[in-house]
Amino acid sequence: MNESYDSPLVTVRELSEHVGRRVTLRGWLYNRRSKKTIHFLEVRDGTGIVQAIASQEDVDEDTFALAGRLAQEAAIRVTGTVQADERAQGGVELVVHALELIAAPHAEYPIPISRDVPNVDFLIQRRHLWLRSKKPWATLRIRHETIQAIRDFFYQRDFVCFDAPIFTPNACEGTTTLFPVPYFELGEAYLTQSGQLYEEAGALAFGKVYNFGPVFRAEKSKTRKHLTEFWMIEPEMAFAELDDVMELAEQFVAYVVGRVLERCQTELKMLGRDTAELEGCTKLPYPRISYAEACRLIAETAPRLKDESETELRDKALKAMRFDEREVRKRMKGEAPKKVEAELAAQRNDIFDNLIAGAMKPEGESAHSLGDDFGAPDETILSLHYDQPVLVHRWPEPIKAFYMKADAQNPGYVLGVDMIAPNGYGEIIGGGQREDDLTRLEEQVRKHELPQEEFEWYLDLRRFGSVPHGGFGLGLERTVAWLCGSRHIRETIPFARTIDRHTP
RNA sequence: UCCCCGAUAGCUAAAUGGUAGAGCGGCUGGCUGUUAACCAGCAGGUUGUAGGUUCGAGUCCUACUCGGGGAGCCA
Repeated sequence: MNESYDSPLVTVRELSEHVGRRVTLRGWLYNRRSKKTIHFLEVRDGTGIVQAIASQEDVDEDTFALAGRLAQEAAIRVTGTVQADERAQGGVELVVHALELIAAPHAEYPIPISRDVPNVDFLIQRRHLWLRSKKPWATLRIRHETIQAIRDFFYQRDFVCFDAPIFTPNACEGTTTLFPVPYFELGEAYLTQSGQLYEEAGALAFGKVYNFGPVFRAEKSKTRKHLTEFWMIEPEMAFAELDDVMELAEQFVAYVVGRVLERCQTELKMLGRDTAELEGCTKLPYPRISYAEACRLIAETAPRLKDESETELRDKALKAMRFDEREVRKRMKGEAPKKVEAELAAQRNDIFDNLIAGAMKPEGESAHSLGDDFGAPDETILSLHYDQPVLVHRWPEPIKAFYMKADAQNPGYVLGVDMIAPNGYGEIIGGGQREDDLTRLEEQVRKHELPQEEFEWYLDLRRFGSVPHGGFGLGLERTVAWLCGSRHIRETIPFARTIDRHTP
């Protein structure tokens, strides 16, 4: 009966190496199309999907009947001959000889096969099953390749993997909201929001280190760019200045993009990602602009969004803001075309108005002027000028973290750098050169009203062989979202944790 | 915390204040290569909840619940 055990076990991914041979696959039924004398079974096994053909001519009566009543997501074992066929997606299909049911579904499978289901809430509640669908499969495969590329990049460059603790006694930067957890007799500990301070200790011990770990932010942000739990990669180098940090950052991102392009063509295609744009991001250098220049550029660009002749700029802005014309058309169905067009124009103008209202204004014109931090609109407007990630460097001291190195050339500014991804995906990197002068760092700790005794170990790094050093943190999920062209960051992590959902 | 939008069958969705109709999925049958297969039939609805306006409410009004994405903050 069990002739399946006679043939080698292979995966869908390996099938093209076995043309003409008899093999066994284990997987799940993704879809079935049945005719009177032939059943077409789409079988997925985690590595891919292949069409298996159960023809009345090739199998016994019981097997044929079984093939005809298999339900979606039935776990099965299929034995058959691999056959090259132009009609098949992926170039090969499997002519079934034997079929075994491992587990039949207990109920109707709740996830629709259809390619795009707009109701994200329904799917995210069933994330444990949705993971089996094509889009999550492609996205999470790209996440996997991204992670491997990151590890390889740092390994090749002799960075030591140096993991920071998850439980920390206080805020690394003293600004954002933290998740408190009870910690035995010591009172409260917090889930880390960054491993950076620890990486600095590592850099002075090992030269070049990186942290790859989860971080936690208890911010009440509810947008497509935010998670409460996400993964951050934080390299740190001794004997490095701002320019070294920027160089590492762009080489790093270009390498990761290149690896995904090299190894994930299938996945990118499934997601419909425009790879030409990514190809351009493998070329260095990336544009660099100082904060002060960026402010002027933003202030100069924002009003142009009101100008209808600026079609290219306006189209890019709408794309970055994920403006979906179809949604409006759907909602307005049945209305007079003129009315629909008017509504579309109004919605577009709303987007432009919001961008302009949130953008930097020329100095003196409003509260928004040189010296403010970038808001989301500023990042979006700036990114309209580039097809590559852009590095923004030298930020005003008051809006950046206490450990940023003062810029000797520009009083009031610090040597920080952010990298902003194209297409409205926002900031994917934040970092810079660290303050290595003990006296100024002590001042900063006081100025930010941080408990100095908690930071004594950190200040020790400046007391014993302090050198120029720096690094950055890259948000993994935002990077993957950009690479995949995802609508929402929660698609880029297996089980997203957001402000109002921590299940499944 | 604030602003905007939404909720109709398991899913996707139609219905201009007047009989809640369809596609997918499910079930039954048909079909000689389908590929989001196709064809015929069957089952499946207190239109998110609670009030109100009206001869009459899925549709209009109020409140609430849940969800979406934007601001602030941030990767």
